[in-house]
Amino acid sequence: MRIRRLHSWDLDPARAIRLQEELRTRVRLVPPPSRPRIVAGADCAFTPDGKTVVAVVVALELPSLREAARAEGRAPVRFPYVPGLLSFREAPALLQAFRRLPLVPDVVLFDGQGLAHPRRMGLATHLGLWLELPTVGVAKSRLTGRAPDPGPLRGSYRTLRDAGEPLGRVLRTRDGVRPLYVSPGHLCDIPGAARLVLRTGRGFRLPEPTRLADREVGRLARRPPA
DNA sequence: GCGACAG
DNA sequence: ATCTTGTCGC
Repeated sequence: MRIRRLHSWDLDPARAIRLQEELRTRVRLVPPPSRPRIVAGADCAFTPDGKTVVAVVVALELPSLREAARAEGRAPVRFPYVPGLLSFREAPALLQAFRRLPLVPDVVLFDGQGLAHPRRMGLATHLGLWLELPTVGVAKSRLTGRAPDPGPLRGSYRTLRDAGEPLGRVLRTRDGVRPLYVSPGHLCDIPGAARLVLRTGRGFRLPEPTRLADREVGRLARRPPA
């Protein structure tokens, strides 16, 4: 798919924070498509030497959840891991994978936060602006905000908030398993984000698009380039 | 100054 | 993210 360049990724942490504060004004929290045809999932991993970021995007068809396409991207690591600035470390590789993807998804799920971020600009939100597509943040642990524990069954959830402001949901995607931190990225809202995650799940903790991307990127990172 | 801290 | 064996549970 074609992607419009929004800005440079060659920044230092201080400038990255200023950019996030500037970009947050462009985010739109609106209901995502109710009947998406193609839902993609993206994730990253690092090569054993820690010098390269490998990204994989897997696009699935709904409601069958059958694979429609997948693509890989690589980029040198040129930004440190700083909580709150994850997109500056992983986006270059992710964007290359999307440029190589032979179709345009209706929605994209990312491994990380969306709105549930200190400046409301998590990885899913930032990439949503670049892709100009509805995106959802699906994180395995908390970055910002608090919420009571959700019930023990799949589907139960509690609103994640920061000083009263709703940021997303702590959602149980499998009975008795640690919940996921789901928040809207761009062109999405809180109920829509949670609904998309539940609709693309198959009984595993992670929704299928993200789970398949995660599994594939893990193997690729430990094997020569394609 | 002391914790907290996506991947 | 990544380093790492066995082990508890269904």
